[in-house]
Amino acid sequence: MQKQIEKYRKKGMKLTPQRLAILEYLDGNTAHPTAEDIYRAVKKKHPTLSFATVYNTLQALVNMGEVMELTIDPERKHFDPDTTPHHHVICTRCGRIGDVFVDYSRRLELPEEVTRSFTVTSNHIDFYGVCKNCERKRRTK
Amino acid sequence: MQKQIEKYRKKGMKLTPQRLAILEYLDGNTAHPTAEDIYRAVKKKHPTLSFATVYNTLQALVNMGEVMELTIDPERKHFDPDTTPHHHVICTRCGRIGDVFVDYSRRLELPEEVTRSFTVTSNHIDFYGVCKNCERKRRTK
DNA sequence: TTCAAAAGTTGGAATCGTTCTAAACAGTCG
DNA sequence: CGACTGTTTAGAACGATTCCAACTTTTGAA
Repeated sequence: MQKQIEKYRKKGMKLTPQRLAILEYLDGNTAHPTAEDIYRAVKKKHPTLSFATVYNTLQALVNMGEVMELTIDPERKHFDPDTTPHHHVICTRCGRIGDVFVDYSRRLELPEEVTRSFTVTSNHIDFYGVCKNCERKRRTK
Repeated sequence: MQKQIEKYRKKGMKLTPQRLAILEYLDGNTAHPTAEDIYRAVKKKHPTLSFATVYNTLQALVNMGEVMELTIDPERKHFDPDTTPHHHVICTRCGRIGDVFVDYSRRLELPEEVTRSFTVTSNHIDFYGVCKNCERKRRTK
């Protein structure tokens, strides 16, 4: 966390208390929060926090490659501070998002008709299913 | 196309001229249009067409499993009348979306830490790259 | 330490895609 | 040919995100 702070300062990013709180909230966070999740959490310590600040900061972090924007949920964006390439599992019942740290690239050869019209450089997989929590609920219902 | 019409009528869906025009526009369409694309195209023949009709019809089609909603573009939804399971390639420069008709499921084993918390039933892959059109433009620029 | 430039913060307004609403309208079945 | 019921429409409403203009803060240099 401390070295992260240095990193941001070096990149010429001003470190305001709000930003530090957002960074802290995101650090190691595997919940794939939305802007609103972040806003609500950080607002507890900084009651005057505005959405604009959350979005500004997220945008800066995304531009720096420190946070990824996930286009997984049709309703809103989610953010992931883990920028190592990985995939996601989504519970179709509750929306919970989990991580899948496997590199499948080698196994994803593309047919010639695709490589003919696209030069592909990366991939992202969404796995869909039901999480154990929801499965349990369903059984007892 | 004619049998599609029968199919919809059987499912108790009223076939209005607007709907027929939307169905016709979607039939065999591989461009992954947005609601606005559809609206603009169909409005030419039905100048009074409203967005609500486009969204209503799309919703009905999605519910019937005749159209898929794609959560690929963070800005807006795209729709795909091809409901056979397949994946997509997205040009990161122009946004063009292509299809990938390969079933990779067998090759996508999940680690135990994932299967422990999710029962996964399907997957969808986004491939990212640059389409030949954009590549060409870039070279000549 | 002090200061000014540059960047960040704020609340509210604005925007954009999408959904809702209420009234007018039109397929469908008998 | 009706009537029942679902559909269309224009416009209002909505929710997520972005923009704005005024104010505040961080930072690097003196």
